[in-house]
Amino acid sequence: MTIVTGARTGAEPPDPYATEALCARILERHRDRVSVRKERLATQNLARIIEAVLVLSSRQGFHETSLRDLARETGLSMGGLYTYFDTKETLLLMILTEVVESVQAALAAAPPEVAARPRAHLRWLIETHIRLTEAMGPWFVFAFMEAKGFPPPARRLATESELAVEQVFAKVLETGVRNGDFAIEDVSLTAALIKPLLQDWYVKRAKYAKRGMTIERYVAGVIGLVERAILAGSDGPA
Amino acid sequence: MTIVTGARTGAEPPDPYATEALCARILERHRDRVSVRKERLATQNLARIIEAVLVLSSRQGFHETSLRDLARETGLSMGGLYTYFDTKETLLLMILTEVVESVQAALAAAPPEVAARPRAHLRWLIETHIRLTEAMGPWFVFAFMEAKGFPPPARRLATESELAVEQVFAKVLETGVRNGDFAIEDVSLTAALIKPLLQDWYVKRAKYAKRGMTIERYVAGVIGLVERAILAGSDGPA
DNA sequence: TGAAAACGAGCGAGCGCTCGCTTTTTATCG
DNA sequence: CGATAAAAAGCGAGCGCTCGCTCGTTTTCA
Repeated sequence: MTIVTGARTGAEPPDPYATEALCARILERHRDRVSVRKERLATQNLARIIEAVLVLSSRQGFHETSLRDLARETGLSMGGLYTYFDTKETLLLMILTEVVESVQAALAAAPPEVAARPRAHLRWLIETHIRLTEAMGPWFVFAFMEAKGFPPPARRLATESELAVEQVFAKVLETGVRNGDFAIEDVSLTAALIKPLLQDWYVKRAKYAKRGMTIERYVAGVIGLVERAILAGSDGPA
Repeated sequence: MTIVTGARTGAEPPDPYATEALCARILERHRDRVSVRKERLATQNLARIIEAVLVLSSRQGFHETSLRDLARETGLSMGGLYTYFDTKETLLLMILTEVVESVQAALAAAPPEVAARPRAHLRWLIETHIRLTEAMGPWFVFAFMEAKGFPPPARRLATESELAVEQVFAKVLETGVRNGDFAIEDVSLTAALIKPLLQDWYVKRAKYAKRGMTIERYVAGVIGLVERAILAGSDGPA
């Protein structure tokens, strides 16, 4: 069994959620904190660093991961690390910001023909969100698990992002209620309750893996549950 | 406005979820780790310590809460603290174990006439779980937020408890499917998805408080959503 | 007055971060 | 071209500090 990483063979489509692609965006966003000038080198090493942070943090938590651990895992030295960020906290913000931006961008990209019909739009949002968190699994786990104990600016960022996602769902539910697709008593609460259903897939990933649950069945399960709960014409609220 | 805490006036029913009552059980369970012999004193001081841990941890995380912080908050000295536990990790296990035992005990206490009917039983489980987490709010938040970065034994305890709760729900769903109350395609997945709905109430407590959401409406919202999704005879799965 | 409880300075270890130095890469020119 | 110097990148011992925890001493109280 051979695992090929990083080697591009010909005209293969570049995965926009590969660590390097994500790190290229991070680098762009935090150019002033990274003192390494060569773009390609900086991207590659940043990818090594962040991959290591995600691995070590999932094992023992971010605060319990020391920069010496990180140096050992990446093969860089203490000083070497500090040419890619100016503070341990910056490292945390790099990851968190990328997660927030990615989810925002992904959920806003619904095709017009989907966005036109609330029921299709809702299905699309649920599937897109779950598949995004699947593609960026460790990133979302990191953002979720380390959210507490964040410094206040990072915490605010996380809270605002959470709220923004909820608003996206609330808006679609609202539209669906107005055009008669959905029958919902409390739109705000329903939107709030959809979020933890989406999060459970990556938060409890190990559990689902052990049961042989696939992402397709999970997506179908969540969509099914939500739709039975809100589709108009089936039963209506008591 | 006067807030009375701890003062017992006459024949008032002792709250089984008051910090002191919980700490009395903790003390019993960890008698060998606490070197203070006087029962009443030990319970009171343990309550002060654990209350402080919950406050400080919710603000900055458990690992970032130093024993010096804890000493300042409780008014005890470093050495004084160590007569109530032998290790910082023990302190964590004390809290976690009490949470696990409480939820187990609470969910097993359904009255026979409720347990006999799946639909009533499911409602009762949802309401009981949410109300328990409300009564022991900071305890559950602590267990949930600090679960990562737990030492392996604590982590296993948390995982097993999570699974046990899910099994309780799965069993009721199963019974309901057999007697025709419920129509569910994937019982295991449905049971898994109910849990995050229950947790959201204490995990995102601040959000719900800001919106003026009450526990009654939250309980009703979750029960409503779950029932519309699984009650037989309304629509049936596609 | 003696046992129980509380105290708090001090220990070694490990933390995030720095900075003077070495190695590698790149640009320049005889 | 190969030699070479300037610039970029990488290195790691060491700084000041805080951590969890200990233990000889003092205080409290039955």
